[in-house]
Amino acid sequence: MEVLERKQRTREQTRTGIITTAKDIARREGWQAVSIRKIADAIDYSPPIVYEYFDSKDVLLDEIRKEGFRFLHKEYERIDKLYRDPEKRLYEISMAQWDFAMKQPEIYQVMYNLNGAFCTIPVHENAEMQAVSTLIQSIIFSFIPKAKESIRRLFFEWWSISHGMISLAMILKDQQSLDQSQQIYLESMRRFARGLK
Amino acid sequence: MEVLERKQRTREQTRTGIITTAKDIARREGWQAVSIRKIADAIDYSPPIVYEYFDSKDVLLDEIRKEGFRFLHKEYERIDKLYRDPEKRLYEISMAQWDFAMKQPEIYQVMYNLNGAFCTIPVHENAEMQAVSTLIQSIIFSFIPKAKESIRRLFFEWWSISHGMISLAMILKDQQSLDQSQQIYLESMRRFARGLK
DNA sequence: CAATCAGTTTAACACCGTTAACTTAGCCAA
DNA sequence: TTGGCTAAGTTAACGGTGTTAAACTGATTG
Repeated sequence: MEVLERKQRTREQTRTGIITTAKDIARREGWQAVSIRKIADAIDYSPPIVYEYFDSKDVLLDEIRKEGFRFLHKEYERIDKLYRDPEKRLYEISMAQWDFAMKQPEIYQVMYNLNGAFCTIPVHENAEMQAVSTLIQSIIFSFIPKAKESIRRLFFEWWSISHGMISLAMILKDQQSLDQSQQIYLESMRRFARGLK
Repeated sequence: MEVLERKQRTREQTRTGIITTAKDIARREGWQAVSIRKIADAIDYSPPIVYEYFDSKDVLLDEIRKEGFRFLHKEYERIDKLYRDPEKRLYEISMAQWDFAMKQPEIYQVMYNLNGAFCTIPVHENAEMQAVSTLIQSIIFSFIPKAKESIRRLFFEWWSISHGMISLAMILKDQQSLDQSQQIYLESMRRFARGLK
């Protein structure tokens, strides 16, 4: 029986099932097509069950957003440990950011409310995002020890170039191939990192 | 003939009323709150009337998007005529871009599908956007005459920095004041323009 | 056996985009 | 004057949405 099989699943499995299904639908059909009913359908439950795991659709989206920032944080910490040279660190982090956005665009979209994804919870209140932000700022600081204000400024510049190029690369992908965009991206990030010292 | 002209005029007025109302709601409550029913209510018509002017909500959003690019195009042409120095031209255009995004955020949002705005019509198919793109590329060319490919590349860089900083400034406005962001923006754009020669 | 309780579903509310079918008002010819 | 035609506009419906209260179901407990 479907019902019996379903009951075997733990609560945690159902929770991750909801998240995975939401991302699957978003990947295939876009975030505007993600609905509580579709998710419930896919995990063989009725819609109200989703609310046993997430207070609202907004909270569910925020959870996926957090997942994204947690993933990036782990990646960046890995890179931070792997390399000594701050220039290399920043370049590798830039690369990881691009790869993440291209391999999991649906997560990147919900992180920045792009393309139909819409989460009303302000991203700057997100602790996971703050952690990423702090980590990268500390790398920039290890590069050129300056006042906190200057570091924040440089981080904002780095983030803007990265996010701007990733966003536009996605928007213009039918006009300018992702390979071309990536090439420009990597060179720009290298130039930025080199320009710091 | 007179009757026909008047009819045309009132029809045009209703049309702009629909567009203005859509922008008003988006400005006050965000794009996710913009619905055909609310627009119809505001202009004292029933919902189907909106479809006499726009085939779908998508087309209505695309029209507002076009309006945005048309506005920018006019602004940029004005600047192009006003200044001789390409460096000054590019800097002034960057400033105009920032002002536009801050003064009419709801239009900027629909142009880039940000924050709940979602128009499925690909922006790169938009002729108005192409015109803006071409104009800025020609300014960069007048600056440093290089191969078409290089110009496209530099334009992509300029656009990315501009769009990235504007997007992030909006997202982080509660954390980093818009004045601070603007300062960084203007300096970055000046540096970019100066770096071209 | 009766009562309770967790787990789950049904049904409802107030919305949404969109469209078919209906009504109404104005005009013109008979 | 009256009948019919046309255009403008409305009503009502379809299938969808997020969300919640109420009902149901089945197992466990007193």
